[in-house]
Amino acid sequence: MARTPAPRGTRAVTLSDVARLAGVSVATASKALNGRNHVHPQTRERVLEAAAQLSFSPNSLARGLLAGRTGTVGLLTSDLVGRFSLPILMGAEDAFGAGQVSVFLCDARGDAIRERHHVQALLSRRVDGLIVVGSSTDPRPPLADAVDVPVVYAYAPSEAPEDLSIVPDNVNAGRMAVEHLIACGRTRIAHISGDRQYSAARDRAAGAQAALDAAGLDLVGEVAYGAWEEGWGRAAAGMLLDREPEVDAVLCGSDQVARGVLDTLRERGRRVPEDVAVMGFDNWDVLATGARPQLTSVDMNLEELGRAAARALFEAIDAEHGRGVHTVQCRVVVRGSTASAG
Amino acid sequence: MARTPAPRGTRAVTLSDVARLAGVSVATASKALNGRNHVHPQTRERVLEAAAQLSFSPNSLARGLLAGRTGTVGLLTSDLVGRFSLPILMGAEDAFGAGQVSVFLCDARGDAIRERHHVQALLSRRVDGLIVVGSSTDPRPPLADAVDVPVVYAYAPSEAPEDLSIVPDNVNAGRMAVEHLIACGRTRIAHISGDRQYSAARDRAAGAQAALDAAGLDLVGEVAYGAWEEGWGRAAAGMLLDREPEVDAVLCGSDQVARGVLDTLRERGRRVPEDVAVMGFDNWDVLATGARPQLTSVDMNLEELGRAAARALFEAIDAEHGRGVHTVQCRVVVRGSTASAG
DNA sequence: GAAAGGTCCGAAAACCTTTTCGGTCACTGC
DNA sequence: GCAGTGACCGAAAAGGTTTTCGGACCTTTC
Repeated sequence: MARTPAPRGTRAVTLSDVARLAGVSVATASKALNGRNHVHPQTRERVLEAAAQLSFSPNSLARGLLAGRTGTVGLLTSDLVGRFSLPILMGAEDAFGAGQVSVFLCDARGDAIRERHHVQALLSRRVDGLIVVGSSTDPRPPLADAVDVPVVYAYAPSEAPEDLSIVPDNVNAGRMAVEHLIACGRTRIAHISGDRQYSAARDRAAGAQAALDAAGLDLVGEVAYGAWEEGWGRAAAGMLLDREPEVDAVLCGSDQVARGVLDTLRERGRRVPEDVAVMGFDNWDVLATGARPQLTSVDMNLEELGRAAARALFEAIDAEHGRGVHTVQCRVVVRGSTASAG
Repeated sequence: MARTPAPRGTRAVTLSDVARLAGVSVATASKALNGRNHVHPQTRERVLEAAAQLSFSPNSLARGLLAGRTGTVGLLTSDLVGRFSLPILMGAEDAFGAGQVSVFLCDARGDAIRERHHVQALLSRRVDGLIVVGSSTDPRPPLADAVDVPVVYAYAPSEAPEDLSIVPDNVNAGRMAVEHLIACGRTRIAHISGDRQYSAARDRAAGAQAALDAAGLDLVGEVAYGAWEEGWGRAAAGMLLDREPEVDAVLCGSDQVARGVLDTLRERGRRVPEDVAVMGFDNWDVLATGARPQLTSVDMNLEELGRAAARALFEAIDAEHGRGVHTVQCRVVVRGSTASAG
């Protein structure tokens, strides 16, 4: 292991050093290293050898300064702590990582001032583009500053219609969920969701209703809006069973809610999925696979959403900037809690 | 709302533009904007005005090229998907964010090749330092490449003792956990943990044993190592109750395990916390607060760990590089599952 | 009135890389 | 032997900022 200790303080090795060692000019060294033509193979070899020997690493700053492009993008999120930003971020990092692009990560903590601060910092670092990741699917105001690089909004769309936004298709997700339950033979379907303030909750309910309408079914009871918590799931399930004992499926607004619903069903002696099928949203692995039985859930494909945002940004950097709100489809991940009715 | 549309293609405004508009030289403009002395107040005012009018944003690339410092650091994580990297990352971002430092985020996906690739990219971007975040507390090999900037290892320590690592103090955490249970009046304490391969599991068990020894108590049964899953918690709790029915407290290796234990206890008719106290590890909010009763848990203070890593990196950049493994203390977050024995 | 001193400003170098363009050299064909 | 032709290499500029240092100008003092 020839792991040389960090030679702190030593000036970084530059192209001139390589050129000197190889006995050529910097111009030739540059061309040799970058695979430009008009360099004698033997010369190129000498340069490469010298570069390897000095473990030369070209200074991206100088390169970026000259090229007007830095190969960096900014990822601006509102709440890193939330579990939605992260997969998106991963997907984006993934899509960029293949190429030569590095990602600046900034968390605005939901604070507009901090957001502006971060945007300024990113612009001064001359990022080639910006992805703005929201913490919910509710539309958010566009960036306050005039930005001369392309911007893609992910998860939370921009309120400005001329901006490009990429969001999960929650309406269709609700539809798919109910269709799955119907395919499992369920006809008396209830919906316990989270906070009504969230467009995600309303959109999913709307999609669910659409699927019910299409099948000529009615929702059992009203949509029970509450909180995105297990406790709410437990409480709401209790009320539901009291009022609508004949229910045979519960679509839940999130996996947390579903976990609560599962708990109450178990305590009330209802078997899942035999008596009642339960379905969650988000496909949060730790909750879905830890449940008894394991929880069928709708996955929002957030990583794919992140990748899509990254791809869109690429296109916007190289060519024309897209507009409007684009959606990424969700998918149903079937587990034990919605086995077909026997 | 003077949100001008992105003027794509327009060359970015430079200091020369500002200087020209203000009727001074670039040197003077630079000094005026950077608060250097030897600039007439009136001149400075003119320059500031011009800069504001053009919404000038200094080019960090040029600045970094000259200064030899970029004000950027690299954050290299092995698994962004895991829930441990994220709070650390947030803490680091937090500590940096106050200043003028931006963070490059890279996820190596646990792949050594990808890691080297990322390190090279970061070095070519001339980061001022590097934080390497592991996915478990098990020691990891040091970076493969010779790196001429300071490196701080967070969560997973480096195997090389001359490196600087910052990790949670799991041994002491296990001790604190048992001390808390004893303080709650428990004396027949069992320990159900996760995968024995993880040093975190072994360290916590060691600390727990130390606290028991100090109190003159014995562990009820053996440490039950298994998996970091709810299912294991349920199964292990069942076996525990069969073999050691007199147990009055269960220390769990993670919140997931604890959730499983809570489930089994409830089904077996044991009241929590009256009959049996339950305690988790990680203080994973969604699991701990969703539980019935809410779960007492040991918080590893990962955000603080991230901040500590960032601070250590700062110091290493400005001054001398620290060495060895440093620990960040954990803390017990008390909730309903360990109320004092009545 | 001249020297001294102080205040403010600008020219130029430096940071490192890429690219353009002109120059050198060897070789070919007459 | 000489023009012509490639092949290869190097000088220099460009990119935007900071810093140094010299110069210009004004005020003060003898």
